[in-house]
Amino acid sequence: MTTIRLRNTKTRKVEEFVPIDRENVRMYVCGPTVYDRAHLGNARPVIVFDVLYRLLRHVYGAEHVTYVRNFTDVDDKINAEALRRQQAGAPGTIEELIHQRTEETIAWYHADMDALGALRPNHEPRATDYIGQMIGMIEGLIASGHAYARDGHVLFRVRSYKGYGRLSGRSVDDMIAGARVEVAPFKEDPMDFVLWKPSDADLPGWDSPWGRGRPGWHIECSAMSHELLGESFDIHGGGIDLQFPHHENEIAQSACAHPHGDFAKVWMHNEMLMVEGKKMSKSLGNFFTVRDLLDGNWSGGWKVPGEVIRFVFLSTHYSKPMDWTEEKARQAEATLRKWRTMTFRSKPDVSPPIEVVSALSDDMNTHAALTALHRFSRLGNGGALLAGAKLLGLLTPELSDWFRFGEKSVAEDPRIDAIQDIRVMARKRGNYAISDQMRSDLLDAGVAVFDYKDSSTGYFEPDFLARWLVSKAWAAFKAGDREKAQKYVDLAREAGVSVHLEDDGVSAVTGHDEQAAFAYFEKYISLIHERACKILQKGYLK
RNA sequence: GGCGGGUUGGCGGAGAGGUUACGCAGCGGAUUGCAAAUCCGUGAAGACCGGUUCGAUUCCGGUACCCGCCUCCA
Repeated sequence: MTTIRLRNTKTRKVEEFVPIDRENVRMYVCGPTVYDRAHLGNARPVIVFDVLYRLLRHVYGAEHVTYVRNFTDVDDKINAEALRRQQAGAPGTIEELIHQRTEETIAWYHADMDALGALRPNHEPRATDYIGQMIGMIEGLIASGHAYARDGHVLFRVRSYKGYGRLSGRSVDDMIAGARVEVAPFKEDPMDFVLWKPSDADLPGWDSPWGRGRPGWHIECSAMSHELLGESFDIHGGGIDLQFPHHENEIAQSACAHPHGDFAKVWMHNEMLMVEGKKMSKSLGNFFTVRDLLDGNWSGGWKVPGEVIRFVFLSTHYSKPMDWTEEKARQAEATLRKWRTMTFRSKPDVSPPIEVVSALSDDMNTHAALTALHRFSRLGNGGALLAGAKLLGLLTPELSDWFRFGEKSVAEDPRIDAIQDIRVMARKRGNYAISDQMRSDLLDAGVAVFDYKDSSTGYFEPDFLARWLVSKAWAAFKAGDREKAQKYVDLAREAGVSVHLEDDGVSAVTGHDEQAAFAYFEKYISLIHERACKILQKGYLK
């Protein structure tokens, strides 16, 4: 049996993972607050814990793993959005508008995360469906002296739990010292945090022993994990930014409400995502959602396949900050294209290769797993490559949409064949100048040309066209031929690629308009075809 | 101020106290009339200063710089 080792934030050590019950391995991951599209940073824990989920399923059996990821659907940002809609004239009560908003956001989330190849968890509880459990838990905390009610609020008495701060390595006194903690008249201690707060008429609320109100942020995860996974479960995951205060507060609540349970045995935190070396933020203009990337609605302009996003994420260990760059995405795409091409007719091995399983078992070393896949690729072992990739959620049929091979989007055009026939004739007779000129024209038209000893093949592919023209422009620029570089830039623009020639080179070129590419191809292929036929008719081939 | 992460070759990015990371790019070669593609091979590193050691990029201490959290945040 494979031994999985995981870094536990609680102990700061990599430990052997021993499930509480190997018949039912339980994992809880903090999910999104559903007020808007998921941004790229939201995708990191989804992908990281999806790989862990797949690994656990592989080791313990798919039916022996329970994965819970919540939706936070009660939150001030949701309320604000619903209120904004109401004020903009949308019909319905505020509750209905909130419901509408969360419903559509959850649907987006599912669509976007599906596109990244993430499996759906076994349970995706919504906070609003567990209000009763939260109230029950809060009542218990009051009864045992760990919480108190004041002015319609209920607060957790942080000083009553001596383990507070252990997860994040802080002491309560240090935190108060230099910290910006919200001081409120109803707090006994500035560190105390809200379990329940009152709602006025234009906010969603539920009846409770403390009046109409809504839960604080942290209590939902404690209530839902307890309900679905029990007092003790195996793994609790989330972003490192949740370590404090969210997870610290969760532990305090759960430990005090269920003193006989261990709550989560292993805490795992993924590091943050950066964009081109900086934190993603709206003010820096480097903020984008997963959907923006998928749809090409970002600075790169390229429709990034979900599989490419996934690959980029897996190439950095989850415990390190990960920098999203277009360069990485391009490399990932090239690698995936190569792997998909070489495994086009392969069948995956029955079980994943040991190299990949042991890499993942070593604290989820996804990068090492990818290195193993590179090796299988080099060795030409398509079966192992596919089976290993599957464990990472890569090279799966679900994520294959972007990859076109053979008949699907590659244009096989009778004119290409005709030109190639003439070229082969020319080559046989030693008319290399003619043959090579035609080849160069074909390449410029977006036809990938492959010459063999006595034959030649070629096909039109929009993506090839874009890459070819841009690489020609770069080559000319590097050779100091600005005029030629400009010519290729102009051609690329005509072919639907957004590209500019700047002082420091050819600007980032990515997405392209396929319709423009086909129109471009149509225009040039007919010219080349005409010219080729003329050469043949006039007997220039000797 | 407190807590945490990081600094590796042109770029990305791992592991290991002494032996090739790997990928991309580069270079060389095979193949080809020439390209492309493919295959084979290959140079190049460990922020800085000390210490431990026969030997450290890998362990320990310090310095510098970068980043995150401490307020909603994955």
